[in-house]
Amino acid sequence: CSEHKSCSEKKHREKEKEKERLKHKEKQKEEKVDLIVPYHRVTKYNELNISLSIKVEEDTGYHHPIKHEKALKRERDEDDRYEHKPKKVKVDNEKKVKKRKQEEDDGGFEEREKPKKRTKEVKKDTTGGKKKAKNEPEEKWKWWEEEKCTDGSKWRFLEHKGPVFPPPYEPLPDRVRFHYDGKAMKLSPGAEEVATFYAKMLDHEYTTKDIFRKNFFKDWRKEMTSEEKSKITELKKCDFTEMHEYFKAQSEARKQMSKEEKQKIKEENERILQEYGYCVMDNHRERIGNFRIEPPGLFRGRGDHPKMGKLKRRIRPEDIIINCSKDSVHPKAPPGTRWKEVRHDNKVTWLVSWTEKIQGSIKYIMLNPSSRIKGEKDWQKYETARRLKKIVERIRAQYREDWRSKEMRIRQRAVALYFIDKLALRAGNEKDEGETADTVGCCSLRVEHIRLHPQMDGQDYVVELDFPGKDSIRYYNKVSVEKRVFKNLQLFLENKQAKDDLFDRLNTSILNKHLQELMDGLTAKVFRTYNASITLQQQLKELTSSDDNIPEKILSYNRANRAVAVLCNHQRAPPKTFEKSMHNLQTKIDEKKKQLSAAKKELKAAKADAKTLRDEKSKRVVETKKKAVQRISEQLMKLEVQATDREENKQIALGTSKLNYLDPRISVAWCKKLGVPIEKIYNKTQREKFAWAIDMTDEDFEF
DNA sequence: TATTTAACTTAGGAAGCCCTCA
DNA sequence: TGAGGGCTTCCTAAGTTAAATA
Repeated sequence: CSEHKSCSEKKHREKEKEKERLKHKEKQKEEKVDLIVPYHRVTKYNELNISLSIKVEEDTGYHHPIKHEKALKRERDEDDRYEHKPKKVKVDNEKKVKKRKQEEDDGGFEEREKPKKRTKEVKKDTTGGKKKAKNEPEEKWKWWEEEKCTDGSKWRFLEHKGPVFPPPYEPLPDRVRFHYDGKAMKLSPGAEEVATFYAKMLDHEYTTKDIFRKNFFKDWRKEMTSEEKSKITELKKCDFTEMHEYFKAQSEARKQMSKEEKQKIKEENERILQEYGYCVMDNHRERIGNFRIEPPGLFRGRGDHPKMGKLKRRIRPEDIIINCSKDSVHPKAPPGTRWKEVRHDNKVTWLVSWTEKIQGSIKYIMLNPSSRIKGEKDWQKYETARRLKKIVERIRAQYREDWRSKEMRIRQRAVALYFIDKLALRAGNEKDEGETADTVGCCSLRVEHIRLHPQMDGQDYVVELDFPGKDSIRYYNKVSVEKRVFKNLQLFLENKQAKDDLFDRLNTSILNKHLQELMDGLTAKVFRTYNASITLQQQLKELTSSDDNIPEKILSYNRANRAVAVLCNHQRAPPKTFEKSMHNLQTKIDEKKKQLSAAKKELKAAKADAKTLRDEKSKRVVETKKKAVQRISEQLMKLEVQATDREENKQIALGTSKLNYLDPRISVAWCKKLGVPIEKIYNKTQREKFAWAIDMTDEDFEF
């Protein structure tokens, strides 16, 4: 149809324009401008004896989703275009699935699964990995234009080379000695290896922590010979400094290597990447995310983790489960070893798994975020969040209604959901006490994490939340809530001790079951995705104008991104070099100021000369000096913005929300609409991860 | 129904690469 | 050219959720 035609023409023009832009952009210097949003200052919970007194200075306005009403604009018909509903070719009924399973078990898969040739297919590399030149982009597979399998299987063919193991332990040279109680002592290889793990961490704060030291020493002793065990009885008498120095020198030497040596290592790494870093999944060569087995070392739990310092043992082939197609060339175990198991389960996405012995959890090797299998899931996640958008007002109406329920469990569920929606809290599963750090989320909040203030700072019904969240990152927020929520919270707190659960009639399983009834696929975390994405979209609309220049537009983008990071409480520890780099920047600013005043003086003098001499030459000098003043002023302004910006971003991490919570199509549409090159927003890796969004999104996309 | 396990996503720290500037 | 520092990538811990099991 003509409409369709004009649509595709538009798309084509847009693509041409984009190509043009891209040519120029590669060389353009990326100008990074962030913005300053006030945020609640938060630190790691375990560092915060004093920080309880650090209060929010200002209401950021971002601790609740901003103006949802505005976002609830009429749905656009063409939205369907973006929906994650790939044409359903085969809707398998149960019988078919069973039959297929049977076929697979019988090896019946083989015939069907011989890789077929396709135009865009990236063929398996059989040449040992020599690839095209870096700059020559391969034709990328547009999996998002293909039909999705709907029978629950994740792949039909999977072949890979298995994991890469860390190199075996290399004993220390004899000159590097361990001292016990002032005396040099040669350790047995097993005990020595574990000692090196500790020695390498000597500069780290971990080694000052009692739990870490205690756990390490206990596990280390298990590796000692009986003779060593009887001699080495106290950690404080152990002196690892020689070993520590040795490793420092080694890493220094690595830095000092010649260009050629470094190049050689790089090439070797590239070879390993080409050999082990890719798999073939359903006719396509896909990048693996983490193909290396975790090396042995000491467990570094976050926060006050009761198991920090315990020994993470070396993983052997006998611990490894391989997952691949029956009809693929199976990965070979290293000579003289065998895998624990080789299985062919196409209902899961992992290639390799093993059980780690500290927490007893399973670790996996899976594909890279740019892969089809991850991308499809990501896309689907944002589609679920968009479905939530359509009914979120109804859900809000219902939980508000439920605040008045006769049943306590319903009230608790409704207040918890309100928190999850308004404050973007995580679900908050129960955790094993003593096995993990004491952290909480919404459903696991305790009395001690919340304080109620009928009045505070001129606001009514203020709830003060202060708890250690995921990764023991402190969540601190004061938020004014509705009266009914406040009254309910008072009720929930009645007759409870500090350590009691706030929501004693609720857990994540109950909450998610309820959510599932409200919308297919709805869980607590969907609210985080939804609120993050809708906040970005609204902020972008509010902050950007097409009249802005590119740096201004990028500034606005970063502002919007920061609003989301604040909402989601994405923090980082201030960089170690932060003070220093701020100091350096300040020095630069001071110098620039001096430069500016000197330039101004020169301009003044030149003007005076021009006045007396009244000739062309001195007039030209005035012009030059004027330009110099202007240039230096601009440079100074830039530096000052950079300084404020860096200060404000000290504790905020923008990456996590960008990578995991913000529908990339919002950003792509924004870039296209405002003529901002996508490279300003996403780096190469991010562009690879979001290739689907970059390819399919028009400027008029609405989340 | 409660608990455990498996699978997968989300997360911040650190290493190391690479760009900038003197 | 080399130091400094910012940015990217890697690493792996710590969450969520659904399915399996008791």
